[in-house]
Formats: sequence, C-alpha cells, structure tokens
Amino acid sequence: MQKFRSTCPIASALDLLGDKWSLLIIRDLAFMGKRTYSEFLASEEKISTNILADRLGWLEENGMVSSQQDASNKKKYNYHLTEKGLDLLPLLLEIIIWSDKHLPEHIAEQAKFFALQIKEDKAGVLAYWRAQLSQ
Amino acid sequence: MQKFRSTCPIASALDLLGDKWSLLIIRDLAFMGKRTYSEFLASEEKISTNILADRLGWLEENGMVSSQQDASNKKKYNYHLTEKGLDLLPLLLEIIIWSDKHLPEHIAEQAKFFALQIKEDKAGVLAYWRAQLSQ
DNA sequence: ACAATTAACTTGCATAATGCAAGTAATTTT
DNA sequence: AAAATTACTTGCATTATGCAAGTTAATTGT
Repeated sequence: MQKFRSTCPIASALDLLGDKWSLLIIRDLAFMGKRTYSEFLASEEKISTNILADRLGWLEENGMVSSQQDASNKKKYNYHLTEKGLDLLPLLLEIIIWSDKHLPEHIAEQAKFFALQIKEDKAGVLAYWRAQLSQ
Repeated sequence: MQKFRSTCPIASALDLLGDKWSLLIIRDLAFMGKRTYSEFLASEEKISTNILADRLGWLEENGMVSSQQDASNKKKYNYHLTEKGLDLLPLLLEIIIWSDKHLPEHIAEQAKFFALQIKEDKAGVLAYWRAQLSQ
C-alpha cells in the first residue's frame, strides 16, 4: 500500500522507476521521438497493452510524464516528459555508458556511437537533448 | 528464457538490474560498507531471505559482484563489487541527485547532504568512493 | 453516408516474480 | 556439549507481468 520502502534516495527512485518498462517509455520519449501509445507499443521490446496503459498512468500520476489530447486528432494523446522526467536524462546517459563498457558484445552499433559521443562531451549531449525536448 | 529483450543499452541494463532489489545490494556494497548476507538482510527495506540469496547469485553470475569465504570464519562469505559493479557508481550518484531534487519532502536529511556533496564535486565524490572500494 | 480502420485502451485468464514463515546444515561461540 | 550464528532452502500465498481477445470513440476511405 505504501509507495516508498524507506527514505533512501536510491530505494525511493526504484519505487517509482524500478521495473522493467518505465525507463523504456522514458527512453522512447527522450531519444526516439515517440509520443503516442501506439508508438510506444511498436518498440522492439514488445510491451503488452495493459502494462503500457498501466505504466503511462503511473508515470503521469507521479509527474514524470504529461499528456494532452492531439489538436488535429481527438482520439490521440501526446505524451511528453515533464521537468521531473527530463531530469532523468543524466541517469539514462550513465546507463548507456555502462552498457557500452560492460555489455559490448551485446549492444547495437548505433548505441556504441551514441556512447562515444556521450563520453566525448556528456554536457553537450545533455544540452542537445534537453533543447530538443523542451517546450 | 532469453536474458536480453533487445540490443538497446538501456533495455539491456534493465534486464540485468531492473528489479526492486539489485541496485539496493549494490548501494549497500558501495556506500554502506556492507559485505555479508546478514548485513544486507538487515537493511531497512527488509528484503526476504530467498530474494536476497537469488539476487546475490544473479549479481555474481553476471559479474557485478564477487564473493569469497571469510578467512577467519568459514561460514561467512564476503561480497565485493567487481569493476563492472564499481562502474555503477556514476549511475547511483545520478539517482541520488534526481531523488534529492524531485522527492525532497521524502528523502532523509543525510541523503540531502550527500546529494549536495555530489553536486558540488561529482568527480571528487566518485574518486573518493572508488578509492574506498578498490581492492 | 456508411463501412472499415485506427487509437487507446480494458478484461479475463495464465504464468512468473516476489513475499512470508518456517526449516536446514554447517560452523562457531559459550 | 548446547546454544547461537550464518547462509541459506522450501513451500505456499500474494502480486506483477504477459497474452489474446474485446470495447469504445474518432477518423478515414469509398
């Protein structure tokens, strides 16, 4: 029933984001330009429809994501990262650096290129994506 | 059956660490000076014994943690972060910064102080803990 | 205008992950 | 030698996730 297990910042972040899907939705919003339910659904990891609906609701309830009805198509909802969601970018970049270093045989070439850019200029990459995603 | 859902670095890291407990064990090893099963068990989040045994095995199998029998007490096993585990420190620091900023009413005072230090000198904090934990 | 399609879900049920309480086995301490 | 410690395992309950099908409202195609 309680949302948080403790007052530890790491445990608390995990209570909000520590499942197999939430950060992938954040990734899709951050780096893949995805905005809608059906776009998230089409990601290669193949999230199920009920879990996606549940996670979008959870992320919105907890202020990491916001949604608004599409202006030109009333049945579409566009999701965006809030400031709280955008502030997960540094964390995502660190994950990419870690996976690039420790799972090199496994990850995609494209990801390695991204990791290289991050290692060369983390602040620059961060600024670029923040600008991209703001507004 | 498959370990990884995709070749995405974020999805892959989540496949290894994306549960409610693994990163807390890493935290205990990194910042709390904990080394043994019963010390992890005593953490305030109250992990169950079977889950703890399972996660320690998983983290060791996947090279993030190593264990060795205690020299002076044969029934004790001391766990340590490997290089792969140590390289999660930057990620942990980013999580702390995020929680400090976005869950301020929830996290402990002590964590806020730690977050402040990280914000003032991230590289320094990182270097300090790496030195602390190496060897 | 009407039928087909799209978009965003919900529902019901199966499987897998987690949680809880108790038990075990090998030391180590008293 | 008995009691306590340490690191687990086992069995079962609960919760989370996964899968397939169905629903509702809006939109597009003819």
